[in-house]
Amino acid sequence: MLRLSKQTDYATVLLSHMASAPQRVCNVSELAQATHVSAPMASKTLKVLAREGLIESERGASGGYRLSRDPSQISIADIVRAIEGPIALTQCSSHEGCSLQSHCQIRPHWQVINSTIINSLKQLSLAELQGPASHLGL
Amino acid sequence: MLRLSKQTDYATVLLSHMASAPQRVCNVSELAQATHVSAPMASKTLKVLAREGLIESERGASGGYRLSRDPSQISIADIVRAIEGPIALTQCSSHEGCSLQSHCQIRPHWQVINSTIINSLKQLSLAELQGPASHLGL
DNA sequence: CTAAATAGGACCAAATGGGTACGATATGCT
DNA sequence: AGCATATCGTACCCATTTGGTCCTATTTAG
Repeated sequence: MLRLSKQTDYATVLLSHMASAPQRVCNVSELAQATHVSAPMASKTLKVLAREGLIESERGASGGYRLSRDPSQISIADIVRAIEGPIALTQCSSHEGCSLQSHCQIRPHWQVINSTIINSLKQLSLAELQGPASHLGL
Repeated sequence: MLRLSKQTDYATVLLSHMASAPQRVCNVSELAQATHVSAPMASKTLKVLAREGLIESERGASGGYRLSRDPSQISIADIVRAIEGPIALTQCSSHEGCSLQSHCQIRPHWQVINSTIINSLKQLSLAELQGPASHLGL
């Protein structure tokens, strides 16, 4: 329903907490407690974020996760893309396979809407999530 | 995946075709042929659009569907809302029920993003879908 | 009266999302 | 060396959503 998954929401909350003390290495249980995301889900989510390069992991005892870039360099769009893959409102705005292929005049319009949304998501970085929501200009 | 359903896509294509000759009453099989949406799905979709008031129906022989308003008065946001219900990116931006209730500082940010997206979708009307995609300003 | 339409469901199969579990591997500490 | 603490990868399950079909009213033109 034009909605992003809970996991994306979890990812945002987790990363937002990590951004409050970048550099620091947090383990899963700490993050789970701080964010009230269940430990298994936090773990699952962090693994994906690590695989996608938004965070870096340190294994072994006293290991954990750390942001791989400055919070200002990580946007909501990055998070969504990491968890859900390429952002594409409709099938036809991504890979081929739209069943209405050639005789569809509205595909370019979808693409415009699509990039508008992606831009909105790019505007907002983790760093800005720390402050109050005063991004009405985005 | 931040994606709208195929049915919403079908709805847009169907309505777009109807907008090319507003006032005219089209039946399902005509619309299905014109848009290459299968007749059963076209029927199912048009029923919803009629229930939601975007189009009006005439029953009986030589019946069919007709736009209930001028194409310029029907936006993509209307279509999405008709098919998928209220637009809300995350659970917490709609009804209560966000599991991270009170201690979530990023909810207001989601709401900002959410309304940005809704605005994008409101900007584009059926009438504008007829022309080329030159809505870069939206 | 009949044919052509929509209305409104029920229904089903496939995909997706949310969540859990488990074995493997890496690392710090004693 | 050995153990406790971590992440890694993946497999798995269940509930929900989606995509799609079909059938039976009901309505209306001719």
